[in-house]
Amino acid sequence: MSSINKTRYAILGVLSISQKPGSGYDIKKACDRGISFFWNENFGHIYPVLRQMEQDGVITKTVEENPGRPQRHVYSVTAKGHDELIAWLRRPVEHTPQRLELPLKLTFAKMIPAETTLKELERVMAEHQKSLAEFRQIEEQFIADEKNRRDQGYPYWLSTLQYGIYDAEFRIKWCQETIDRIKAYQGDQESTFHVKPED
Amino acid sequence: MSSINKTRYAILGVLSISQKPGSGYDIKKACDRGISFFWNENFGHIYPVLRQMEQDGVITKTVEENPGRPQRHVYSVTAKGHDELIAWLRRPVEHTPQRLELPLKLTFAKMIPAETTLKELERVMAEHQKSLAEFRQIEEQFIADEKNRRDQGYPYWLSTLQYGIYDAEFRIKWCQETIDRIKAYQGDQESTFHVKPED
DNA sequence: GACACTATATATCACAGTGATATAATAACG
DNA sequence: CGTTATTATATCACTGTGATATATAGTGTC
Repeated sequence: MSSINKTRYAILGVLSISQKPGSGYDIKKACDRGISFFWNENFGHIYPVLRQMEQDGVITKTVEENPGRPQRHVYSVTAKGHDELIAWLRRPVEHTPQRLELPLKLTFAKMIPAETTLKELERVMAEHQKSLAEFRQIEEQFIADEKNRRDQGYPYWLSTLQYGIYDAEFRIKWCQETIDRIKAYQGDQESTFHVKPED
Repeated sequence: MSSINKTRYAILGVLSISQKPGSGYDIKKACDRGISFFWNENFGHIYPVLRQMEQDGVITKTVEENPGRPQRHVYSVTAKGHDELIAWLRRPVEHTPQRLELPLKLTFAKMIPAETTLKELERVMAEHQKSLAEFRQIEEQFIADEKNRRDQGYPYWLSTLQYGIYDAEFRIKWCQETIDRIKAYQGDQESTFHVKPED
């Protein structure tokens, strides 16, 4: 096996927590709006997995007519599906191999001018700063809503938001320190090779 | 297209930076030993990609006999391959979709007992503490070696190590705060529903 | 009004990447 | 003396990504 199918559990979770049946399209929307900063799904996987899940009896399908639009294939979680979700939630998280392109590029960065790398780090840092501002705003709105504060999921959801915030913060700090380190090293190299005429 | 083939550039980078030809096995070893905390490769992808790269003329193959063992297919980077690597290094990093299982589970965690989630968070935190200790030791050894300090890659490599350290640190902090938040919320709930007999 | 873009909705395809397994010899460990 | 690790390539089933196809309705804008 390559690894277990996580899309399956994401679908079961999204359908369960919304407490109502939904289509593949609905599931994608829910992921994009609610959890996209740490979890992403796409149609290319959702649709085939939904078909497999129906075959396995973890969800059931009903078809809704949708005048002038494609039919809606609306899925509900079965008792078997609920059990499968709970069993997955109780299992330890699996280790997933990382592939971070920026550190990989830094590993080979001495092959290109430092200026190119510095510009890229500035760009990435600005992106993280933008996300950080968004996360903080989302968190503020989330805390302000009493409906959220009364939900049993409140401390868990707050932590997922906090994860995004800490992640962005550490990356910003790292980008800045990396920029400073590269510049400092450039300075060092210069002073080694070009001895300035001193007065 | 799904996304560009990163394995291709990892291979070009590893072969280029070692300044000598290498086999698929050598490339895997180099990845595992040097960059595995932010980049992972596996044979299932390396071997077919090497074949494709040879066809594209970015690497060339020579076969070494290896008595009592399979032949070694040893690859060297061509001028075309070098150009391709430099061109990739100069391009901005691509956004890659995240899939973090722990925050996903927290999103649905109200469906299982808090105790289960707390234990899992303790386990994950301990893992990160272990990695952090390792990263710090690797960094120390790296800085201590004068050969590293003299290399043009020094500031870049130091930053990749620092990335691992900051990443582990923020996750540990986040785990602890999440544990505390869940416990605090449990306390709140109890005091709401079970009014203790007061003296 | 023409044109572009967004939303609704499902489906498929090529490709990227993972992890298990097959094969097969040597070397080291206890 | 058996087990495990190392060297070395290769393949397979599967997971997951992003582009594209198809088709209609609404919304904004020049």
